[in-house]
Amino acid sequence: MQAQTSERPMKSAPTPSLRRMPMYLRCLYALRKTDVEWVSCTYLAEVLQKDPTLVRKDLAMTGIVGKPKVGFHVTGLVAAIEHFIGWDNLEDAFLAGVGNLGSALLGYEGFAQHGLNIVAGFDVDAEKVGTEVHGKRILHIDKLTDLAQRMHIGIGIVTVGARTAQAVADRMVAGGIRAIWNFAPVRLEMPPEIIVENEDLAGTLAVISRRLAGLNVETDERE
Amino acid sequence: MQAQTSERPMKSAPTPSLRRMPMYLRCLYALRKTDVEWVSCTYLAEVLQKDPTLVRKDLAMTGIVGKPKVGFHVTGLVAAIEHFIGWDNLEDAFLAGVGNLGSALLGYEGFAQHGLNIVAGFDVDAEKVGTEVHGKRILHIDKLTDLAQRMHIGIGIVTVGARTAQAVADRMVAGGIRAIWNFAPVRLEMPPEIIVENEDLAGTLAVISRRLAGLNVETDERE
DNA sequence: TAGATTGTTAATCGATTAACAATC
DNA sequence: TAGATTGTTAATCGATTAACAATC
Repeated sequence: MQAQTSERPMKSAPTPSLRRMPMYLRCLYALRKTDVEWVSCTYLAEVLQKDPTLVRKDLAMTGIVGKPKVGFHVTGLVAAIEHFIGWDNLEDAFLAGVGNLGSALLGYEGFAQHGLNIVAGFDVDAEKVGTEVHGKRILHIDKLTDLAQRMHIGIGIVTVGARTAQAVADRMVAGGIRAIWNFAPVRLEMPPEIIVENEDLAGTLAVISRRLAGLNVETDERE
Repeated sequence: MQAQTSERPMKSAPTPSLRRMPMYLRCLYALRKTDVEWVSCTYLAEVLQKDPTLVRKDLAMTGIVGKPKVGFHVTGLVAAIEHFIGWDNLEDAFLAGVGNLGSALLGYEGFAQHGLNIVAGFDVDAEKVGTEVHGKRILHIDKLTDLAQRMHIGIGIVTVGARTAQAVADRMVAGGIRAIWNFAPVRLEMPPEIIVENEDLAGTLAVISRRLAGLNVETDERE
């Protein structure tokens, strides 16, 4: 009872932990620009308003080991986190649906910073096909499946309307794409091995608007 | 021990439940277009791939009461959910930062559909100020605070860069805005009474990329 | 009536927080 | 050494799921 651990831990990490990783990274990038070499969980927790134990567990998940009384080496921690969330070796992506949102994402610098390379955009609109948007070529969507296969694309970003989203996602999967980042307001039916993440703007709006309405109660108290 | 309940329940609802509400609505809107008048939790649960009890609890939260064996009246349920999440009476919004993403959101039809009215966009760029983007006037950001106050704006959408996000959010709060929808990759320091929702693209990317890397393990098994 | 469905109470599960021992 | 900090085990908390009674 001790083998198998040697390389590749790769346990399934809790989603909330994964979502926090980029926050840690942002703090650490800032530290790296200064001459600070060591950082403690306590510090990160304070800056991010989290429980120190939570931070400690998150960091432990990456496999890094800290030094009591000292903390973690900033550079080492950055590398550990980036590796843990796969940002040191990220797959290429296709984006389908070059409307307002799609165009914006094609030009979003944050992606490039995090190593996400959107290789091309796809659309049905003849006006758009053949042009470039933020330096990315726009191709006809009929070419998506075949090209995805040939280029070994791993990630598909869906920014088409709700009606066409399922069909587009199907084409992506047919082309061997293994992860779908869905910005369309529909639930996609996908084979279980496909990773689907929904960017759920309507959900966030619901949270905001409910909370706002809740506040109103007190104001409305009398009358 | 029985008074006070009469009107306005307005208990604090769990965030996950709130996020699911728009999903239910989408199903219900579709049903409403057909001649289906009644719907069961069982049906909604099946379509959305959720546990039926979960759906039942979510719906109960809105205050609606169903009929055993029959279910819920579609129209009534739509109204109950929309009211519950405040979509029948949503506040106006300002958007700051008319870059790629900001412009896209100004033209996003999904918002209008859900009753979110973005009144105007704000930017520092002299080229943009005075123009219209997707039919919304773009004003100089110096006018934001004052106008927000005079127009009783409730929601501020932050689509500026990470560096200016805090300053912009501060101006919004100074103008009486009570909810901030933050698309910038920074943590905003806000007074506790302000509702802050972060649209965390980097977090989602981390989830996707970690999961993708995880899949690779099996492929890499030997070699 | 029988059976599908609602509504509610109890059990489970997972993530966060608290407590504490180990260490440089 | 003393004290800050790591790392781990136990307790808490909240959301989901299971079990079951109530009802038309």
